[in-house]
Amino acid sequence: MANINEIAKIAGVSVSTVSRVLNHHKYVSEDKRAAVQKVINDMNYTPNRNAIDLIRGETKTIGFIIPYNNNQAFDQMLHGALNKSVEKGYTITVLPTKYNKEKEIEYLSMLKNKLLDGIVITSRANPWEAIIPYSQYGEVVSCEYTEHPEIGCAYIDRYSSYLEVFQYLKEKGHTTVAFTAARGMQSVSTQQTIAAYKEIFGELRPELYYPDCYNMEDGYLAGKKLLALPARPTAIYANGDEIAGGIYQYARSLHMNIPEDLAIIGQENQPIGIALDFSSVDHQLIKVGEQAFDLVIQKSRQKVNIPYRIIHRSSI
Amino acid sequence: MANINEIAKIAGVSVSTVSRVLNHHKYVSEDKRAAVQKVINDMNYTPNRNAIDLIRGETKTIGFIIPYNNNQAFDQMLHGALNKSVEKGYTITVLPTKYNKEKEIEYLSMLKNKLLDGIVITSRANPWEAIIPYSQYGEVVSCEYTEHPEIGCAYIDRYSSYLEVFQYLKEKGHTTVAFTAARGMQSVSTQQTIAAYKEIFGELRPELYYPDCYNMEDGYLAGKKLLALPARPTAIYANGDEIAGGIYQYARSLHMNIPEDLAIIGQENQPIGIALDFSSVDHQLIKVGEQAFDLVIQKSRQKVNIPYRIIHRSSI
DNA sequence: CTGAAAGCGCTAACAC
DNA sequence: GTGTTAGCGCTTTCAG
Repeated sequence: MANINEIAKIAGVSVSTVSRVLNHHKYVSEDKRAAVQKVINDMNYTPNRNAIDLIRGETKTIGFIIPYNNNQAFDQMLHGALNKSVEKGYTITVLPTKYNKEKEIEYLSMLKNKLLDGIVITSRANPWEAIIPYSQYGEVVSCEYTEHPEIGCAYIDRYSSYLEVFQYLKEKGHTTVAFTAARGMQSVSTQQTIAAYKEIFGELRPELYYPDCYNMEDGYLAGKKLLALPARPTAIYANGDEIAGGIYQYARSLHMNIPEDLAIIGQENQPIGIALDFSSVDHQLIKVGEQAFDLVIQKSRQKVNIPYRIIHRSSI
Repeated sequence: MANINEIAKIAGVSVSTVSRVLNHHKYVSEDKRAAVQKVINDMNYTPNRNAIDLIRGETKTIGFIIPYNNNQAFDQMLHGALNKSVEKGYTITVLPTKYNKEKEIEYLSMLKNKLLDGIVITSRANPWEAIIPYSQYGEVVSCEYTEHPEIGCAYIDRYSSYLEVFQYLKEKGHTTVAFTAARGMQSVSTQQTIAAYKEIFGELRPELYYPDCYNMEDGYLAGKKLLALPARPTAIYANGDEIAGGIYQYARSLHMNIPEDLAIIGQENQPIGIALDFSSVDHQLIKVGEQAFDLVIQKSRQKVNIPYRIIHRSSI
């Protein structure tokens, strides 16, 4: 394809003039502007963005780090960011890590490579210490709260959220409640859940905590394991409505009734939860994604809390 | 951040030598290679990918055009592509159009801009005539079948799929069957559905076709409309399990039983369909996304059919 | 208002 | 083996 030199030559002007009309500068005479524009149209010319990005040192593209690309929770955050991105004229690159530390660092390096202006981390594999150095090359914002001043956050107060749910369950008369989680103990969010649990119920019997739940099938397995326990739980708090759906499926295979035989509460107010009439805590993940995106492009390092809300339905 | 000149100067070599070690060329003496590498490490240097892309004329990034970013079907295709992309060392940029023609063209221009090596179009707003010119700037593959030789396809044979479902419904004794669709008549897929319907049932009463369905809520509305019809349908084929879920919800609010009072069949074998025990036709959208991605990076313009399968459950 | 020229950071002949 | 140099395609002083 043609380049700016060619356009300049054909239009009989200098490249600077072409550049000026390209960038809508003023101080270009009307006739030259028209002439250049005509050649641009005739030649069907489009400037090479790589060259522009190289000079400007910015790309108007933001990286979006997610662990898994088949999980409703991360999808929702992505949707939020995507909404904002087209609105603000940015482009989003999806970066799936599968919680692989090297991969994650590789993605962060794209800031250094000048491929990305900023990155939002929905969930991370590396310790903050490994991540923070990259914040000098571009804005990095997290969907998890952190004290580190270098990192902007659009976060959920998971501790309060879990506390409220466990309290609610307790008030409903449940004493043996189990819960599922995504990652295990290495995850801050799991630790917060456990802390909240202990705050309400005093102690946590290890069997009542079921990790590595990402989808419906995992939920089914969780149900199988949890409901076979000697002193089985009378309520389960699932880390997602699809997971709750899996638990429900297993419970139904045992002809259990919800909530009489087993209370279930899910998360994120998904269609499956609506259909099955699950109570759910909506962490407003779309808003989290939107806010995180806004923070990156504003180069803001604020800590923004996104409120959650508990939706009461018939499953408790 | 430092650039290649600086590294060269400090290491006491020329930029070409630095470039050679960067690109793992042979014919670099071991001592110089070591010296350069040391400076690179010391300076924490990373080459600027923009400059490299500018020279090479390729970016190893693929654009993924989707109409909506909150629809399970498109999400699944995206997931397939994302899987392949990390495997093949590519990066994916998500491009949501909301079926806006200008936006879509803007995205296609990214090929011309040299921002993208290729694009996969899951669903399009523009006619092929408007899209094809862009295929000279990069590979464009579609998830919808087209004869145009410039466009590779990873497609579903929707006509056969619909034919089979309608035939099945007919055999089950249904004579009044309705169906929902995403876009209206402008969509090829809707036209195929209608053709298949007429093939099996002879004629289509216009009220039996409900367009603009994308999510559960739309399904609920569809149920409301369809079940209020004078000669109401005894079976509904929904264009997605979440939509089927919405229909189910409305039917249940009327105390209807499935399948006695109303047969429902969905699409894509989603969790919600599994939980509600819906029959569903699985178009294997993840595979569609994977295959489409493979075609782009192989610069192949093949037409690849992805087989579907009908999953029989209790809702029919 | 316009053009010449100096880069942005890197690669790749082409010499030596 | 290694360095010199000419770009890749564009923006942006700096003169005029």
